[in-house]
Amino acid sequence: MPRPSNKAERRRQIVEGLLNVMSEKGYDSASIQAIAKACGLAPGLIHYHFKNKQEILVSLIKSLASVAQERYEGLLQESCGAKQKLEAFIDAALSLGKNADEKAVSAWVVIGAEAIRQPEVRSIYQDIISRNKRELMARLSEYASDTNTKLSEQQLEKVAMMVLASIEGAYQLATTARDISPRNYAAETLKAFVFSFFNQ
Amino acid sequence: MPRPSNKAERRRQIVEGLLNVMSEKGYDSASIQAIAKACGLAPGLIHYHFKNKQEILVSLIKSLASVAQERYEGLLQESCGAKQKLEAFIDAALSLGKNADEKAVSAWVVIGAEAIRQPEVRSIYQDIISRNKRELMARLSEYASDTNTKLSEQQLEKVAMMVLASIEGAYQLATTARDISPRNYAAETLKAFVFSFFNQ
Amino acid sequence: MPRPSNKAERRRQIVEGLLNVMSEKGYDSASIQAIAKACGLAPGLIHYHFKNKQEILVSLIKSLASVAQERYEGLLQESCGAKQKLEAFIDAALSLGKNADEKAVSAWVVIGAEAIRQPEVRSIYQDIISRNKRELMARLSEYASDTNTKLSEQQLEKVAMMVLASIEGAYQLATTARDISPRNYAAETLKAFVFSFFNQ
Amino acid sequence: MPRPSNKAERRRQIVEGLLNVMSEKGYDSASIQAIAKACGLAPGLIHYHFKNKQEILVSLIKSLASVAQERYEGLLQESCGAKQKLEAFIDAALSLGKNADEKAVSAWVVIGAEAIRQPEVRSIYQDIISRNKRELMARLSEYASDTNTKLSEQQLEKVAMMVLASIEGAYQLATTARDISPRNYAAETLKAFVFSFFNQ
DNA sequence: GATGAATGAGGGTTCATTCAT
DNA sequence: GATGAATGAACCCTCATTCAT
Repeated sequence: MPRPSNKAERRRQIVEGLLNVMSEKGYDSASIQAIAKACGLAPGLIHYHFKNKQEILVSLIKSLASVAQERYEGLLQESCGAKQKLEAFIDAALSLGKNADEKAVSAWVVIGAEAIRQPEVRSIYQDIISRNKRELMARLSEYASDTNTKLSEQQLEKVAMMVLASIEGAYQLATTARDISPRNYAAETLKAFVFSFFNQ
Repeated sequence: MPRPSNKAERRRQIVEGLLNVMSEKGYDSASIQAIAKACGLAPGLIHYHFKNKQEILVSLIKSLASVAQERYEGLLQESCGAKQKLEAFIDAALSLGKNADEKAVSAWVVIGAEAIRQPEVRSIYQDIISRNKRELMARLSEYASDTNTKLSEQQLEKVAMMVLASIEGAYQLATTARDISPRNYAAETLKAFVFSFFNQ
Repeated sequence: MPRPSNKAERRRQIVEGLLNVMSEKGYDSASIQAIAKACGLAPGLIHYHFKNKQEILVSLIKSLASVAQERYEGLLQESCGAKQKLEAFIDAALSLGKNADEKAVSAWVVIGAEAIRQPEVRSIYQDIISRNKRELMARLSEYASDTNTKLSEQQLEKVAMMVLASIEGAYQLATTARDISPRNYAAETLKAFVFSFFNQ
Repeated sequence: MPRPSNKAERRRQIVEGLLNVMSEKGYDSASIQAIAKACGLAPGLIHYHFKNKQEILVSLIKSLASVAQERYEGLLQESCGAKQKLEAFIDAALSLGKNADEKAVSAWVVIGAEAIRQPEVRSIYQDIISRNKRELMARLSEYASDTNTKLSEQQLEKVAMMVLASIEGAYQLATTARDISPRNYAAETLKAFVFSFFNQ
């Protein structure tokens, strides 16, 4: 009788280990040793479950994206009307609070920098941004209809991209300039920007 | 007769070397050897001019901030009125174009991630954000007066922080999601956001 | 009722797995994992049937030697007279053709190199060479009688050793210099060498 | 003033270190640590002078080939007539004696096995065999003329290849079956084979 | 000032072997 | 018998830093 497989659980543990270490020390300093320690496993075991360090990172990226997606879908279900749905998008991205979220935000900033030099990471990162952009454009388009705002596809695209940039930047400042950030400003202020843009 | 000191020039060269390497490979992969090669100096010479690798990074951060500040001051001098001055701030940050700028933007994203784990880097990073925030709040306050908009100090702060976040995020996406970004959207769209916010 | 033992079959499988991997990747790169994969067994099972990796190698060496011996004995039975029997020896060693033989030849070269550093391997390797030498000297002696060639024991030994060397070398070149080797030259040419030596 | 470059000398040292370790332990067991110890250098220094371990091996192969070539050319200059020149080829390859030669022979056997799995090694190995084959065919052709032996190009090729195989095999047996080899049999016996082949 | 050789710690990764099931 | 997870040592290689010249 073989021992019952625990690959999925182990992989989850390891990815969580990377998240914990990386959110504090960055990717390069998140050594396999450090990850192993963080999740209480033997160093050698890491490479039994993952081909290499990058594969853990890729796994983490996908996991973070999927969690974010679920949060958005959750809020979406509770939302009625174009405005609320648009709010759901921004809130899902920026109304964070819990401990785990802080780590995720920090890790996401590190991932963004890592995308500069790791082509595979960049590719996945772009896919996620792309998907978000598509979704956001749909929400904005709906809201434009609702408010009788005439916007070209190109204008919609620019607005969407700017919103995404604002979100990414809010993550950055939440991580590295928390001390000088007002409390919970991000979601509220970004929504104000967007809505005033449509109602001017 | 001693040879004329060229310390300043050498330091500039080395910092530029780090910029070039880091904007493509990140900070950890920017080895002293690689930096030396990039600026055409002998590896050993690097540590003659800088105590250690981090000192080069600190020097680069300050250099980037100072270049940005000068660009802003340049635009400011050509600007009349609160609106133009506010525009100057955003344009200085986002109306980039040249090759050197792309590298600087890329490096800045790396620096933002590096700020997560290096306290000294974080401290300098925060100082720069702080200074920018102060300056931006002044510009926003002026503009609010001009447009007879009543905004509390706290509201001003939130708007300023959101603008800074948008700028940081635009850097991020310019570096890692250039392919899916509209052309030159950032300055224009961010200004539209801000002005509609004040004119709603 | 216990399940019927299949130790012998399992061991054969594993040895064949080593043969397959080793003939392409050498001994050190033939990891237990790779062997297991090659023979479709679980990694852990390897060490149930063999104490350690070296034991598999020893088993393979003996297996290869025994196959070669059988091929020789087969040819020997069909041979009449000293000349034919001498030919049988060379043909058994060099008239190879099938796929399995190529792997065996390749593995044998690897084994020869492995004999340099593993005393136990060297010992077995020498035993095999020794046995072959004895057998070959008998064949040569017989043929010398037949052709009325007077050769001292020492001369016989040298000739035998040279023939063995030629065979080993032919294996080497068949494996690593196949592209520049004439077709099927080895058995024919070596026999020509030997017979002309006796008939000069 | 920089310290005087000693790259060439260091590289020579390291290659010699590999020769020493590899001739006793094989290639895989010749760890960078072991090589460093063998040549009295710090481990890290190895990779300062060589990009990777394979590059040291390639360097060793070329060095061994070049030493062998020089030995042959030396003997060739002292030789008159086709027979002596043919002898020079075999003697250069097989009349070895000194300590350094034993190591070289042992290392050569290891290299032959390594050629199985490392394409670059195989390529260089084949080049060397190729060159030797060409040279040997020239010598054999000359000798055939001298002795009025009619041999087709194809026959010449087969003889040459067989001689090369015999040499490679003699190396193998000299390394792993020295105990059961007659003293200094190789050069003498191989020459006897070749000359009797031409004089039958 | 300048050079590039030298050092040694630490990185990711592989692997024979063990062991709980 | 059989499984595959687990272990830890050892591998190759990179690198910031130092130092003799």
